Amino acid sequence: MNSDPFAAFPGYALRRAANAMMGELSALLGAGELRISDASVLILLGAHGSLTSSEIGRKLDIQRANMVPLLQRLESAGLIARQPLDRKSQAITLTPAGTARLAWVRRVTDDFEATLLARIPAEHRDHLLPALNALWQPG
Amino acid sequence: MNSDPFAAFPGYALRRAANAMMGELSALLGAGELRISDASVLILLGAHGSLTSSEIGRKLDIQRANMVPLLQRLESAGLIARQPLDRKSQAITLTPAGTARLAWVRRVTDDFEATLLARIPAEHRDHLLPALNALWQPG
DNA sequence: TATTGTTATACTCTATAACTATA
DNA sequence: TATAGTTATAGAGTATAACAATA
Repeated sequence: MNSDPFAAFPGYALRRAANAMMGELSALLGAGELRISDASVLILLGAHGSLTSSEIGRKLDIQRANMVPLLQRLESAGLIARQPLDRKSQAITLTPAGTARLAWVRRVTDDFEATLLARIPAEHRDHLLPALNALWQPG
Repeated sequence: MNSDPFAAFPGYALRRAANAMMGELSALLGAGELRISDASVLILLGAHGSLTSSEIGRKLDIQRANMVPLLQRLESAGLIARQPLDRKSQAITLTPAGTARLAWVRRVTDDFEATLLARIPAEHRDHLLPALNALWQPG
């Protein structure tokens, strides 16, 4: 009759922490009419300048098919533009409005990142990122 | 043109690590015809003996309405039983089959937990759980 | 009045299969 | 042959509103 059978299970804590974090971040980004995946795409485009839909999907682990409504949303909002690379692929880039929104996203996410880390006791803080990365990154 | 703009963002690593973990655990539990939330309910009932649907929902952060199909699934599988506490509430308990399935769940999750921890470099390993708990637990 | 269990509903995220057009 | 972009669809998780019955 243990009162918390999940206390020592890192998988459960990982799920709860991720859900809590995503809920908070969704609410913050919602003020800019963006979802978390939208913001991820803006950040990625800001870092790479120009990418195709398939390239974005591979980097963010989003299926090709699921990129379609995501990019339509960003395009309808005027945040990205598409230009043909050949008759098959398109280069996706940030518009000026997209660049401005990305600056806002960076302010929000940098602040949120600091908030998250501040919640962690100092002696554990620097271990979180390398521990998490070991759980999902290739190699 | 940084090639990985998410490298230092714990929120992103948290999401990716949680998704990877849930995908693996879902596959493992799927061999026993269980979802992650199903297994969580079995573990909780194993620890508390008897709980109402609302109590389970509060402990696992699942809405009352979403408990309905979850418990129907477990009941149809013969893993739980309901007995009236009064004319409003029901006590939910594990059946013998549910207790047996819970033993299997514990073997799977204990092994998976060890697998997860083994992936983390030793110097970071013991910091993951307290760091994650600080991110979502009240207080 | 507050709570329990329930129904109905909707939105998001994710996954797969299939199609065309092109590399 | 493999890949890019797309359409359609389905499963799963999650959220809210509303209801009847009971504490």
